[in-house]
Amino acid sequence: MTVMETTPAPAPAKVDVCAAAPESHPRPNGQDRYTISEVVAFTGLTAHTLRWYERIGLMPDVDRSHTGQRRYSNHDLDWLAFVNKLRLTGMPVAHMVRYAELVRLGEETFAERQELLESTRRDVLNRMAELQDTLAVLDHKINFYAGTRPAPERD
Amino acid sequence: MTVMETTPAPAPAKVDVCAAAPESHPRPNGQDRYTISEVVAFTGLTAHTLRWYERIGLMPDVDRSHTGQRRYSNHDLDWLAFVNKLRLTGMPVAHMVRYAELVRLGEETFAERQELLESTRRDVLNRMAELQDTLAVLDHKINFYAGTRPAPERD
DNA sequence: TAGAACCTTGGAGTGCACTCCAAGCAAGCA
DNA sequence: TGCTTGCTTGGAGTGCACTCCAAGGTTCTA
Repeated sequence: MTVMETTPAPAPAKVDVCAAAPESHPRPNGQDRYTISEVVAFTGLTAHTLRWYERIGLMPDVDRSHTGQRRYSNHDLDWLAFVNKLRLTGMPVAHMVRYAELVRLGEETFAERQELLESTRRDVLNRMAELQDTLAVLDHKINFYAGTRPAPERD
Repeated sequence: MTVMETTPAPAPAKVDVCAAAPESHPRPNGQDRYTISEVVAFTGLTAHTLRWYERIGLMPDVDRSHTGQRRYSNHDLDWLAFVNKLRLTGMPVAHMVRYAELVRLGEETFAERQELLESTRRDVLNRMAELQDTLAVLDHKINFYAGTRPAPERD
């Protein structure tokens, strides 16, 4: 809970969020002021969901045009791609919001972020093991069904 | 929809459901008349969920005591174990109900059952690929966080 | 034979993750 | 300048998969 003094090291802001793999962006940095409908097209999320993410604190600090419309950056796109990955693991949104909060709080939260991701990692491995298990059962049954019939389209 | 004449072949009922792997049952066949709370203990599902499965057609034909209380068989336990595996894949309950319906309809539905399971199999493989992808991202970030700190409990 | 613990039902409620709505302002084009 | 399309908000609604409730009957142990 106690916030330490900011470290004097001149680390660039990007380091804090932990740069993602070098994904290509629709537009180069500097021209990256995407409207919400562009982000919809790039991410597959709906505009509703994007606004909702912002409301619950999962998508912080989206820039605005002078009239108040959202303008997303490449950095925002990277964040959304990461969130999407977490979402696919079945991670509850509340945990993602917690992670987003930790990112906002700065470098003091590196340890907790690491723990959170490691816990997620364990969940992912468990899910993969479950799926592998299920795959075996499915294959068993599929083979059974395939074997009981005269192989419709063979040859 | 049309129901064919019952096949004269004296196939045991078990064949139709496609026997699962030889899982050990709490009690041998013949003494397998489990109460709902026993099934809760074995499966980890709640009694609410078991009754709900029955109501929606996912858990058909559970035997009853002479006073109307449910008595589950080893066969029912096998079915629940399979349903649980499907559930873990994220398969919608409506699809599982469809599969249960096909089982009820008999051997004429083998082909459709196979298709349904093959489609599920593809979903499982896709999910596993997504998870593998996510795992790479998680590892990348975890390594980043681990590298920025003085390795707390090393040595 | 009493009392506790368990089981029954239909229907209503819950939590999650969106999803939609109405009313109004903004942006781009003929 | 008008018209169409897009964007804004808070709040209400949706769909899924459970989850719980009340009121009453059943089973088991002492």
